[in-house]
Amino acid sequence: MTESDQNQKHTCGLSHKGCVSLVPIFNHLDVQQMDEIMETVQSQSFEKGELVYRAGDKSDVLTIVNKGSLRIYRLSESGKEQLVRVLRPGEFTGELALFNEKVHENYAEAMEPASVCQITRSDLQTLLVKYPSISLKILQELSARVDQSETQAARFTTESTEQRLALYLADLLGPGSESNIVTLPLTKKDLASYIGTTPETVSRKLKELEELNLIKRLSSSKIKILDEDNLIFL
Amino acid sequence: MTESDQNQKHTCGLSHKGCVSLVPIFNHLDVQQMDEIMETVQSQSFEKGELVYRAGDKSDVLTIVNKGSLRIYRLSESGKEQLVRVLRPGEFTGELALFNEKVHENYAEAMEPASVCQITRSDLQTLLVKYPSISLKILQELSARVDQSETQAARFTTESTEQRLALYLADLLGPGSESNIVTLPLTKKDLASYIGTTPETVSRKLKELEELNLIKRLSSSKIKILDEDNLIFL
DNA sequence: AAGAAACCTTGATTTTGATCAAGGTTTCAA
DNA sequence: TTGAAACCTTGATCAAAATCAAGGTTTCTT
Repeated sequence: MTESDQNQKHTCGLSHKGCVSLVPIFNHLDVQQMDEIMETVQSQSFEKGELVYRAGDKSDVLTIVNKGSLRIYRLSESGKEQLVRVLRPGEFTGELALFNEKVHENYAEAMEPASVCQITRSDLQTLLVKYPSISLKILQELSARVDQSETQAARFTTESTEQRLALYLADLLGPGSESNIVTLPLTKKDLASYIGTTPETVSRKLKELEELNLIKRLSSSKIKILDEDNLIFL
Repeated sequence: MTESDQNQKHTCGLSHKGCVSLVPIFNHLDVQQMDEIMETVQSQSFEKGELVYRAGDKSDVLTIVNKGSLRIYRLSESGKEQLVRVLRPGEFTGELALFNEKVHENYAEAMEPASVCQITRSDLQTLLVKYPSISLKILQELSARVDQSETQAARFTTESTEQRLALYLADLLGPGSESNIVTLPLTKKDLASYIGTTPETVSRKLKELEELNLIKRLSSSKIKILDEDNLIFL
């Protein structure tokens, strides 16, 4: 959690457009409509380690990642950090605060220099009424997220650490797997947090998977999947 | 998983109305609008143990609980059962399949005699366009669910089993706690599954909490919370 | 009301993965 | 470019909770 903590608001006029035309929730609209939305969108940049928001902030904006990526994490009741997900360009956050008038439960931190677009609650609500198809897109996104989060939760309780790690690698590979080489998008520490274990255990389990000839570590962040079927099965 | 497996479709005309006027996603509309929705809604009843749907079913209906309750669970990659949540009257399920043209990932089983209302994808989409406020309600519900699921997932990785049990009891009590007696809505087996442990451990941990004078077991399903603050803290 | 089935509890044992510790490596900033 | 900080790996130990086992209880069915 390196953070220099002052949210520098660089309102850089140019990237609004990219933002709107980039994201799935808007880019199905026609050009004029996107232009209209551009008007209401605020852009903001963050350095690596800066917080976009923190738990307890009350929020009335939807934040859409334009460039870079955000680490969404929470601190548990007992103070430990848990990586919830990583947001990449086109993905958004802030929906809870936005639709429920609540405060953020999560922290959002730039993992690298990042720019985001923000749209206020009232502007968004106007848009949702005017263009109901936006609602459908957001519903699609949120329902997918519910599913993803429930899948993850189910794995915590039903799979061993080794299986969770293996499934994570398999997920990275994805269904449209040309090459069978995956690049870890997280540090081992964050990966450990995401799959609910410690860095030490990740290190050991990767070694085990390698000894079982299921994977081959190419570099610190590149892993070749040798046997996807048995990796999933374990 | 006791299941007699034939979904008996009792289309019982009377309860449609209750269903529509009961649920948060519709009951903010005015009477005529609810009447219109009633037209499109199908009612269906299930005996205890019957499945409303199963993983792999492709779904094009949103299912809203009218009476009784549904156990939503999934089978993990390795075949173990995980209780995801319990749906009570007014709550709905099926959103993933509905908005994403995917198959169900979960099983939905009646925990007791239950009746549900179902609305098809196309009817719902018509309604969403006609009455955008319904979208807002569903967005509200889904975003709350994302949050809930992420909270639950974070607890699995950051809290001990004892803490998760304690937090579960505290959640049951809720903020508007008149009495400090909670009634477990689940069997110990399902409770164990929900909080990610075994029935044996639930049994032992409840005993421990009692020995710490944090709770008092009144009957098999009634528990008096003696010290909520320390229960949450642990 | 009897029997079966599922559920719950308690005990003994085992396993998994966390924690503690220390050395090695990469990354970053001055 | 050199030091500091963060990160990663491996080893040794320990603790939490799963598993195995068996008896007791409740619940459902007939």
